[in-house]
Amino acid sequence: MPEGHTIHRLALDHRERFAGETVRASSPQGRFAAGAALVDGRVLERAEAHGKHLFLGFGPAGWIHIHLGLFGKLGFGTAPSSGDLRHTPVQAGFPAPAADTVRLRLATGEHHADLRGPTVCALITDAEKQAVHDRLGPDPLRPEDDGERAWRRISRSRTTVAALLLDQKIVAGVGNVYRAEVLFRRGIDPYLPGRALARDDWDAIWADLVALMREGVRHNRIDTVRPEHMPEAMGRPPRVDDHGGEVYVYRRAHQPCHLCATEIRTADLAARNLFWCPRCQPTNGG
DNA sequence: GGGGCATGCTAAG
DNA sequence: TTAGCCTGCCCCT
Repeated sequence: MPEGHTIHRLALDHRERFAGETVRASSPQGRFAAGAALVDGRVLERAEAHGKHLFLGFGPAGWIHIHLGLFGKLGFGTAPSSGDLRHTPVQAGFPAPAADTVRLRLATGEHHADLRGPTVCALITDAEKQAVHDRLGPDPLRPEDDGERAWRRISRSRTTVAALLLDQKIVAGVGNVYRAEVLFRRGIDPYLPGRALARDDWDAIWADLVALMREGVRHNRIDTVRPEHMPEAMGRPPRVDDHGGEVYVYRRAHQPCHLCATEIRTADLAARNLFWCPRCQPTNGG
């Protein structure tokens, strides 16, 4: 689930439910018990996102820093918190589901949020939070950020543009789906070295990321297919293997390109699966 | 019940 | 470049 749009959405979701509220904090799993105790009973003042990092501010007590990694999830509920029984199967004979995987639970009388499987869940200081910001590149979802700093690094780099887009020091918040999709939408060969990328193409990529990721926050889903290429518009069946919205190439290896019917290709790039259309994203003098 | 896989990242080598 | 980590889900037996 988690690319940058997910985290920004989660920051919004926390603000809606908890901002200005006194919250109870606990760690049913136990691994964040000490940290939870330090913010328990305090007011959640801020909820911020930068790239894939989420920060929950508790004033003088500091910030809870959360990174979901590949598997982490944050789920919200409205029932009064009396253990995580929401998903308990009705059938007898099944053990209660893994309440003990909840690393952090925040709760008011009305709402609760359960965090499972994060890579990072730690109580940090203002200075430590600033250090996280300092090692992240500009984020297309932060209004004050722009692509200039990223361009300076990309335009000097021999690394492929596909790898650069996933480097959080260069651009913060882009993940494997947006990477593949934005390169397709701009017709750019993923193996093009950063320093061979045209300035205009970078500007277009950045603008596209801003627009796509904003839509991602709004719908809590990654949609990258232009209206004229949607299934209904083209008379193609909607995506079935659905992890989200409609996409052009992500996880479509060996299937025909929506635009030119060429077989979508896949390859390993820096331990992640890359997808692209060799015809729509040609290698050329660029 | 087990294996593989996933929208991520880091430390070690 | 690789192993390791965190969890859930889907497929297979």
